[in-house]
Amino acid sequence: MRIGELAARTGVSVRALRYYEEQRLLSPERSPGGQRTYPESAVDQVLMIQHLFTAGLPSRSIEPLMPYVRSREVAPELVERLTAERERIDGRIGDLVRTRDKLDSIIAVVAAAAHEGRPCPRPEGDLVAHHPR
Amino acid sequence: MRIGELAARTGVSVRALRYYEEQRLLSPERSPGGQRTYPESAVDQVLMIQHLFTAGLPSRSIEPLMPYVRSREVAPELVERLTAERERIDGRIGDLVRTRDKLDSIIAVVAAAAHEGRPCPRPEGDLVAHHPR
DNA sequence: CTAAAACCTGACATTGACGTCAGAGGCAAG
DNA sequence: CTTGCCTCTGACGTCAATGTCAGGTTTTAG
Repeated sequence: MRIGELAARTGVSVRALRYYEEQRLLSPERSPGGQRTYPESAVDQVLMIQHLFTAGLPSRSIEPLMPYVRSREVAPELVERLTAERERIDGRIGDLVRTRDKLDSIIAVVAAAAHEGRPCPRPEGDLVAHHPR
Repeated sequence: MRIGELAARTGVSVRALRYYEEQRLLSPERSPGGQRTYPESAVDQVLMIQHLFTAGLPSRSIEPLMPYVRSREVAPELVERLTAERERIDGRIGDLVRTRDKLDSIIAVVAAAAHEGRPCPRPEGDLVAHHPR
């Protein structure tokens, strides 16, 4: 299929698809006229790429993971790299959960104040970040 | 305290602190000579800001939340805004968890292949994103 | 065959959270 | 008063993942 169809089927812009190629995340064939030609499998690959992007991985991190998605070679360090990325994501999840919980306590205090009288109690330290460093 | 000390105590660069002021996340006083002077409480505020940044909130979203941290006024829509941000974060956590789990299945398959023989089975579709749209 | 639609390359624009540099001024110690 | 460090403003640079535009080619529909 050509680039427009792939874009339509993945919800990703044409520009983005060309960018993915530039970053060597995709390697489409070319028609005699020079137009990109993608196989069916490209749809899933693009969705996978989007998935990893939303996880905060930069294309540099995704690129070395693509050979596995495409062929079936097992590069030596592949498991390590995958695991490293997994840990990174895990860490970010932890950060987000902590931040969400912190927001929850703030919401509780503010909501209570708004519900009753106007004045809102001073933040009690706990509401403020304690970076474990 | 002056900007250098605040930077040292928070681990944030001087440039970043000036940027925060530009975004109206901080409003330090000025010494007669024009230098920024921060109260003790700025340390916690900066840590809070960092916390929200790492949660993926842009400064535009953080700015309307700062009045609560500083004074104790309860703006009318504050609870709504806080809740909206909470939901955003919650969504991102969901994304990350799904991505992590997907990575986990990939790791399992690759690790098994690497452990035994070389060739790695073809990805079984499940390993690739199925966007619920 | 022709016009429209889709595609091509190349390049500059954008957004956010800063980095970095230039040139000038403030401030404590000796 | 001078040295040296910290700070100031202003402005341009960076990085990532695109958006957008220009000018030209390929493919498709009629």
